[in-house]
Amino acid sequence: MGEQTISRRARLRAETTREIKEIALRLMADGGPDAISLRAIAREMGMTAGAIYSYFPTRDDLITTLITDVYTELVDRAEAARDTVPETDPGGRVIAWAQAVRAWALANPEGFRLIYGDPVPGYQAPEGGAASEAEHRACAGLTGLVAAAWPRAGELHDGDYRWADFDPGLVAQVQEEFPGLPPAAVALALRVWGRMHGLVALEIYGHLSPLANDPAAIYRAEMRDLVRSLGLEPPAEA
Amino acid sequence: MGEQTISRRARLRAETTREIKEIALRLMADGGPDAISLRAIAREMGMTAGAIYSYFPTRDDLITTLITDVYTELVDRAEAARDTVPETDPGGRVIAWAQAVRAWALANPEGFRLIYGDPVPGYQAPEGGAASEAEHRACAGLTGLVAAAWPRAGELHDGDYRWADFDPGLVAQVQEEFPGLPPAAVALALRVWGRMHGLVALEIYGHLSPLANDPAAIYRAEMRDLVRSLGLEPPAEA
DNA sequence: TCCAATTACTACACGGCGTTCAGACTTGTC
DNA sequence: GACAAGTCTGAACGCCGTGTAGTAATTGGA
Repeated sequence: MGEQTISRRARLRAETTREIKEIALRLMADGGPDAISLRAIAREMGMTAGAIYSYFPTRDDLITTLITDVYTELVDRAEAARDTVPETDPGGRVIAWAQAVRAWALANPEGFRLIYGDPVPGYQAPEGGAASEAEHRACAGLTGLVAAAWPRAGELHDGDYRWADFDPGLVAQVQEEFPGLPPAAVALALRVWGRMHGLVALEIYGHLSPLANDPAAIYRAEMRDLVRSLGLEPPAEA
Repeated sequence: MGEQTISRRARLRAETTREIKEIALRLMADGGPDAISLRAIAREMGMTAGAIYSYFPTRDDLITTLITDVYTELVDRAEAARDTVPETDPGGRVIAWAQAVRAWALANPEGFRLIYGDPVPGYQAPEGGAASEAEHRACAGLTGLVAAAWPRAGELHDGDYRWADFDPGLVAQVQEEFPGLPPAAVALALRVWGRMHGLVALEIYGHLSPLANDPAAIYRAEMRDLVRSLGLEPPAEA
């Protein structure tokens, strides 16, 4: 055994925890977010529902963990997509981010609902939001996209903002990553966020598709306009 | 009796139906959308849960009815707000519509979730959407706002669209109300819809407020920019 | 090596939910 | 007055999250 004494128990525990989350995500993908029931998960694992309480103190904690995992995956995708475009093409990086978000949402609609909707019957997010770290990463990423368009983007949008208008944690992160950037850039980043979110949310929740049979084209047009409104050049193709 | 024979029964039925919906809305406002349970409604009415099945064939039908009512109210508000601004100020009409939507959403967050989110545990919207009529009215209203900015707005936004790209019912309504308007205007209206929806959705679902303590200012800036992107002048004040 | 503590789990119970069904009671129609 | 339709009760079924008592296994320390 030796230094492996922490092993058997801890390893099994980690493995079981992973399996619970994996099954929960599969159930969610199959039957919607409200198919995540402790009893269903336990059934799939050949356990009783009560056993899950050894791993998560309550169902909401499980959901919160899932949200964190899923949100982190989404942000990873967005960052990765952005980084496939060179920094010499800031407009292309915005488009890449936006398209990655939509593509992920369409591929994982239940995940999108989990993050941005009412995930599950009586779920109450913990204070500070369910996945504040991932959310901060997302906002920082968007602020970075705006920062790459600065100061031209700032000239195109008025508004009077102070650092105190925003979450201190986010402010600290932004000030460290992008020194010299004014608070108005954060406000603009949040607006960009909203603009990317709107059409995707409408589409995922089934409001857009019945009305327009090519939501991708509408989203593409909107994102290209967004890029232009930042004073950037949208990429030539697509 | 006479021609009133249809009365007693029918009147009671209508009254009970109204009461069910009213209590459901109150429960939703108090405890969130998932507080709408047939048992809770029946409890408040001094009835058994099964009795409700005389009025709605299933819980989802009740929810669908609620969505229709609530959505209709929202559209009424938006149209009314728009019409407080003269047609000589098309930019002001856009702003009025946008602010009415956000104000209504903040005053009725559960209603907003009911319309645009996962309303309730296992709710499945009927085909064609839960409140397609209200949704068509909303889109027609937005198309009207865009139409008032035409053809200047069209010059600012490229894109190649055909009538076949959109829902036939909506197309018919638009072609009748705004003859001569090209299909690109509908695409732009849907983009406007998404742009209005995004920030409000983020705010209602608690993603924006933790990060920015003045969401109203951000929304206002975004809507003013939206008006400008339509080639219109945003109103001077506020 | 054996003991005590921790952990993982089962079995059962509680109250909540939507839904169904048989029966009772009321209302309207011939 | 008879018969049908509508309205409601009460009990049941099978879901759900959660708590609790008890059992079996694993672990760390004496």
